[in-house]
Amino acid sequence: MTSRPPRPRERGIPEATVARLPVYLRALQALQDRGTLTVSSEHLASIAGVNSAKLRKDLSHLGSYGTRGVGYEVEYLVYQISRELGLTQDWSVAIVGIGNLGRALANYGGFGTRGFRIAGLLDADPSVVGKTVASLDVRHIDNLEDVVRSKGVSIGVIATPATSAQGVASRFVEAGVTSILNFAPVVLNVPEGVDVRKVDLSIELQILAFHAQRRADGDSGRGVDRAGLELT
Amino acid sequence: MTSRPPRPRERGIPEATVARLPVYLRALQALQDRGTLTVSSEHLASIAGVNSAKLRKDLSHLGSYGTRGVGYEVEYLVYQISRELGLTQDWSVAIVGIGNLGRALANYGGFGTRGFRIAGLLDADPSVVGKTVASLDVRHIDNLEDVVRSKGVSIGVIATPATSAQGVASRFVEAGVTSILNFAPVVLNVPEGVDVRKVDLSIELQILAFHAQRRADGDSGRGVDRAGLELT
DNA sequence: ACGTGTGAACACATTCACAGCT
DNA sequence: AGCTGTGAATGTGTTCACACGT
Repeated sequence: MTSRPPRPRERGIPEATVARLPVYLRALQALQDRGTLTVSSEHLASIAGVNSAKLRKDLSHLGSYGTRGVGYEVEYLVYQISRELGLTQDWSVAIVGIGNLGRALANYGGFGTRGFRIAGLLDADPSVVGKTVASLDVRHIDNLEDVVRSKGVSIGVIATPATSAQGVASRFVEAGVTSILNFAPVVLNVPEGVDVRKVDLSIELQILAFHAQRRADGDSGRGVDRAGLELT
Repeated sequence: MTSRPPRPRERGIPEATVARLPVYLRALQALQDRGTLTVSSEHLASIAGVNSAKLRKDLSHLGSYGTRGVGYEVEYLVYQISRELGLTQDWSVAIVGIGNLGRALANYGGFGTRGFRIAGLLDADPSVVGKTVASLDVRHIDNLEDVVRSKGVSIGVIATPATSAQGVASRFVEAGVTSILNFAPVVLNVPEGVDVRKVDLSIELQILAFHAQRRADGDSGRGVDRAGLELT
């Protein structure tokens, strides 16, 4: 708590590590809520669902924030990971497509952990425009550029049908948004320098189906009576 | 169209490849809808947003389904990938948690591409139970085991709040479900042999924020006036 | 001539195992 | 004694570049 080795890590955290930092952060916040002050890599790893060597290697990319023989100070590590992920500043998010999914996203309490603020909700459907969702009123898609510029939107969320997604993405990019989260089942075409992440229900189901089929292949005929292996 | 080398690939398709097969499949179906009969790796790759070497390597894991000097027959490849992913059979899906997200999932037209059938919707909230969503009536969570067994559910989708997710997962597992798609922001604990995939909004946003911050670090001070690089 | 299929080179990620600090 | 931090070993994924079949 008093000794803080100022360690400005050397740029370049592996992608795989970045993808796990939010998981560690959530686990640490749960520990913090329970009043835990320090945690070992072994313990934190088990909460986060990874093995401890991986956890230590991941954290080592941020700097040397643990104490040998002791573990990591929870509060300090929460702060370091938050800072690394850019959560110490606020990010404005605009959501386009206020169907069931858009509403679900808008109502997603606390919007993850702090750090994200919903700056606007947009839709093309006149019967949705004007409605209030999550105490914001839904504006017409024509206002996309206005909203992006006036509210300083840096992350665009696309929750439209597949057919509209590319158009929305292009408008986001044109308006200066360089981070896009796409829920529509299409591959988006964006210029170099724009970061797109996708979330795709049907892809996830298909991957599950693939593995389920594999498991069934090995089995007797069908059935899958139970699995529940216990040991190890 | 006449010559079909019966090639029963040798088990063990890399995970990274499996995760891309659904993307190829969707691209191929789009081509099929437009009446395209054959496609080169170069063309298909550009639609799918990957490079052609990767595409060819991926497809080579399924067998030798292309023709040198020509390309791939669209219809045949659609069939082979579908079969590999297990989409030639139907999978029953149960969705637990019929809030905005659950409704969005239930209404997700065609449920991806064919191959998935919604067998049941479940919720704990008495004010939701009994309602009709996507022409199915929502049943009380107490019926989970009944639904799983009577409808032969093999994929469980969890769209509940974080606090209920582990309980639902355990009940799914106990009832014999070995594939779970989890939308709740928690790490699920399941026995060996159960396949869990997670979809997590706040993790995705945090990853985007990390990269956005990186980009901003290099820039002048803040602003991010525009990005839109054009060349290459 | 053309585009697939693939070995070989490279890049990235995970795991092991232990030296070194507390 | 205990637990981090990390080189070295291993495993997985991507890209290159070209031989080979059509």
